[in-house]
Amino acid sequence: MVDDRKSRVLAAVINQYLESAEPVGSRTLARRNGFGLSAATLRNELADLEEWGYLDKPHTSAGRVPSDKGYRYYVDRLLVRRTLPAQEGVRIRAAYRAQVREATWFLQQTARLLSSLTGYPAVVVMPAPRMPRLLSLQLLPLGEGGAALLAETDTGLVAHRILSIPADLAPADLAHMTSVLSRELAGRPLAEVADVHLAYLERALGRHAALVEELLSLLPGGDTDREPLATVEGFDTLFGLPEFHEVARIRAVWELLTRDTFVGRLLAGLGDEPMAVRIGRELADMADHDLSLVSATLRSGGQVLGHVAVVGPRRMDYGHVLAAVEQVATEWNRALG
Amino acid sequence: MVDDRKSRVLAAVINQYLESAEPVGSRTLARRNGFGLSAATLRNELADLEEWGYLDKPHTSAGRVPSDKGYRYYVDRLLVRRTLPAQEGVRIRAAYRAQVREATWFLQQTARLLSSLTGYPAVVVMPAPRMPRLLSLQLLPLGEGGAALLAETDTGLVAHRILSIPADLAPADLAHMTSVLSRELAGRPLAEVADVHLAYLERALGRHAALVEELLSLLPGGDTDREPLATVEGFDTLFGLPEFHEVARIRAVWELLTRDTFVGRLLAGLGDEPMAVRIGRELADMADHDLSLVSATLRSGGQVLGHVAVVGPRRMDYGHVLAAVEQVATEWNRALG
DNA sequence: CGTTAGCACTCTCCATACGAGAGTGCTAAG
DNA sequence: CTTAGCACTCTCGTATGGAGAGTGCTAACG
Repeated sequence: MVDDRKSRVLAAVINQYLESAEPVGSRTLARRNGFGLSAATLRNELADLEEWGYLDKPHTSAGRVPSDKGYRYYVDRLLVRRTLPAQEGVRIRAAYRAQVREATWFLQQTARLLSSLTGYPAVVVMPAPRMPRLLSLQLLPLGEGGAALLAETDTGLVAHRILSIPADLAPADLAHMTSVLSRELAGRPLAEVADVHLAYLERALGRHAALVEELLSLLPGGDTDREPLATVEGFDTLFGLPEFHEVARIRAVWELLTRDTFVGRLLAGLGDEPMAVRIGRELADMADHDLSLVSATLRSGGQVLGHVAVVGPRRMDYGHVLAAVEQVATEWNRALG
Repeated sequence: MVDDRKSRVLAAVINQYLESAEPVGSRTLARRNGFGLSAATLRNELADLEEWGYLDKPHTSAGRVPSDKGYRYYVDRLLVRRTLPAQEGVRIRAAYRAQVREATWFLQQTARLLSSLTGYPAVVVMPAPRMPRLLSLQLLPLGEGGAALLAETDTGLVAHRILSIPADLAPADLAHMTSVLSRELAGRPLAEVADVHLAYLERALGRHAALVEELLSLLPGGDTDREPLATVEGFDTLFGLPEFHEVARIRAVWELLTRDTFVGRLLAGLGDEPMAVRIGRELADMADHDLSLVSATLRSGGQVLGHVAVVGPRRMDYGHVLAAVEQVATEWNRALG
């Protein structure tokens, strides 16, 4: 069994590996981390930890490297949950003091903040197996031939679209459309809006019915909506990391993070745990990429809205990343709660 | 002097290099491009072209590679201006048939389109030494504690911001603010809006004056505005190119493209030429990066709004890229004209 | 006189070899 | 159980030696 001393050895190996990014040998381990144990004794301990699957050896005569299982044990049982440095807490709170409530802006700022706190790429996703409900919907006239479509949802965020409309559509027509659409659609999940049977609307709106159909397809989740509520920021942080010294690896991660389906799977895989850590092959999509993911769930009321996550190499400072992700999610939930 | 035959040789070298990305030798050149000349004769021609600076030699016994000057000559005098494949023209026109007139969305779609047409990263910038004028400004109430700020400019695009406001601010107050702000600010260049002396506004708006100041800072170009009108899309196209097989080069380009100041300089360097090509060291910022840039100017009326550009390795298919950039700029200008 | 064939020379690239360095596993002594 | 010592293994950097491709030059040719 993993006794106390072996735990300390494992922790020491991981900590050193987090810093150096290079296989940890018994000699240097003994020197830097004077357990009062010699290198030879540590060799025995390391051999045991390897046999049990907590450590790997890149090749026969290299040092040891943590395995998925090793990191998992470390995260679950050895990690001392530090609290975030005061200064970083202040940054997070300051970020959510802003008054802007635009969906895309909000996601982007959050991802940017988290990436800059952790030094890894950050992802914020708000997709929708269970879509937010539409609270209100407004169609507002702008100058010559323009209109704004504003959709307020129960997520606390507002989606919007600005478009041009036929010149012969008077402000009064817009107002009429707004009231019909509001009456008909308010309270429905956004995902259903596209499927609403439009027969009634078509009769009520006469020759502008076609326009309505186009409008609805512009709402988030609609057919024409090209801007899924998912943001990745801080991709460039990867450039500096030794595990991404080959273009092929960087490219693979880029493709992973920008692939549409990744977002959906991410959500499915994470469920509604408040905080989740996925290491290496634990997350199917990331197998072979040597990536880890630390995420938190965004909620409003009882409902899961999405996730905020940090994606990085398996060799990441889980303590700090966990604290940062948790704190950001907490502030988000508070700001929109 | 560069006679007709030397021109043909230069063109052949460049064309072959565009395909192979590898130094072109006299032997293969003679084989593929039967000028009716032997390799030995071509060697003489190549030696002349090199001496005059149109070609470079990576090392003594490699083939020849076009220099900046060589590409320049090719672009200015040898390039046959092909017209864009019909299919691509259709894609471009289709893209601008959409009715959306949101500034950020518009820029993003344009960059994405251009990148996918050319296979290189595309940049769209609409910064502002000479900022667009504010046509109208509206402050609209949303459900509970929310408001939308819409600013329509004479660029044909609409900038917007959604934010939360104090609960005690009634719709009537918003309407009042809208009318005061509109009267005061309409017709002014956006860049000046932040500097407008607010004394009058403060008196007119009483206790909500502070809010106004915050609002104005959210307008594009304002202090708090974090979303400069500049978009880069298609960065991942670089991953496949042989000139970017080292992470360091990719990183350098990433930093160039995302650096704030790049956008401003880009504009300054391009002036108002309808179309511009900058090769390698011709553009100071891109020295040492072996990059080229093909750009077109976006205008509305007589005014320069910004630029749309493709950034890629010097070894790019200038003919096709030029055609694509030109066509996209033309359609943009038509769509918003 | 321009063009071409031939040839010696140069430079890169790749595969191989080899020693240095770091680490391991095992054995035997404390 | 812990530790020192030792033989062994594997990587990595450097050196070495063709093979391949291309050049420049010279001399012959139409």
